[in-house]
Amino acid sequence: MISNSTTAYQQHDHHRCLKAALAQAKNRCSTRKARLTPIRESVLHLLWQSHRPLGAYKIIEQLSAASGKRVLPPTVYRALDFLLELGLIHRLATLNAYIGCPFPDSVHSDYFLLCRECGSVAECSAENVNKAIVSTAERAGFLVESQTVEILGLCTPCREKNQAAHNDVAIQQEAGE
Amino acid sequence: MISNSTTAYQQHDHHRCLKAALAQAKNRCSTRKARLTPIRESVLHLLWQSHRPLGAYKIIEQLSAASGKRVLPPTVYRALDFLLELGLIHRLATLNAYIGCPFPDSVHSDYFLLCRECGSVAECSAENVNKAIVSTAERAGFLVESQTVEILGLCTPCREKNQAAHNDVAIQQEAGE
DNA sequence: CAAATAAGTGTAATAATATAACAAAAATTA
DNA sequence: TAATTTTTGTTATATTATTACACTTATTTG
Repeated sequence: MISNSTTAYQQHDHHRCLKAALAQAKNRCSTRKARLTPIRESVLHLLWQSHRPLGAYKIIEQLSAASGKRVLPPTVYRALDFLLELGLIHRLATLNAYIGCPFPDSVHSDYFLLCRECGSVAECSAENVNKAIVSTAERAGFLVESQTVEILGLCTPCREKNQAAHNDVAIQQEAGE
Repeated sequence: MISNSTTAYQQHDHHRCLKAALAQAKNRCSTRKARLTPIRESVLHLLWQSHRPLGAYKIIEQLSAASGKRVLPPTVYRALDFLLELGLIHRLATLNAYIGCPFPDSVHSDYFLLCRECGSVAECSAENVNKAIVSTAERAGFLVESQTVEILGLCTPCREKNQAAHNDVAIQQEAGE
């Protein structure tokens, strides 16, 4: 299992994530003879601000603000298409939002863990999930070509916070008795 | 494993699917004290025309055509929300489209097999897939609450057709030699 | 190097999907 | 029957994404 769930949900040196992502992107672009133009790099950079996915129009807003001039939808969508094609980012269908891929270099059919509390998203790739999906599909006579797996739930820190809040309520109730 | 993959992709007495779906819907509504109004029933009926999902605006079109007067978006979206809430239909995030649920009565976290050739969608529920997802998520410290699993690929009939077409080309090439 | 070609960007317009807000009608409950 | 709740009608608008075409910049080719 590959996963960035520890870094995605917890305090960490995010600057390293960003740096690694940009380095991998440059690498990938040079081997593929693709051009990581300023616009494309900016979009990737914005997506790596955090581990929370960003909608296209948020990117447009932020890019407009940063550059001082109005950036229009096609500009951003083109950059997104480019980055998607190269596997440097992913689109989350359930959110209509985009997120940087933490391990573009390893071939993976991945799935996403979306925390409904903090909004952060981790990406995982687990053989057993893929196998389960492919083999079950096979039993239905279905040939799998690609998959979209998005899991909604709670990450560890958020679950612990919720638990703490719940305990506080219990203590208050006890005190009130 | 529960699945409607055989009926969904193959010739079958579809009238039975429709009848069953409507009966289950009425049942469910009466036990939940919810009202299956004409509009809601029409929408469900339209979604059960086939095993291909329908976009909201297709529904609007068809409903307008059938009723002779313009049906507006909120009307349809409200009906869809109602049916979704009751678990009688599902929304496919990757397609922005809706499809009738073939087994609303069995509790299930399901996944969908979308044939990219014929457009038909089967719904499955397989314990091993759920287990793989939940257990892998757990290893990442993640508590699963709900999941969206949409598999794109080829159903058996379409795969066979493709194969046949491929063979034809091979035969032609042989003949040309 | 210059011309030709390809790749990328700017811009306006619009498509496709979905929701908010409020009024009117119908059904249900008291 | 009156009061309340639920459903529907209607207008307007939000959100996400694409098309089409002009223009610029980079790359390739002669």
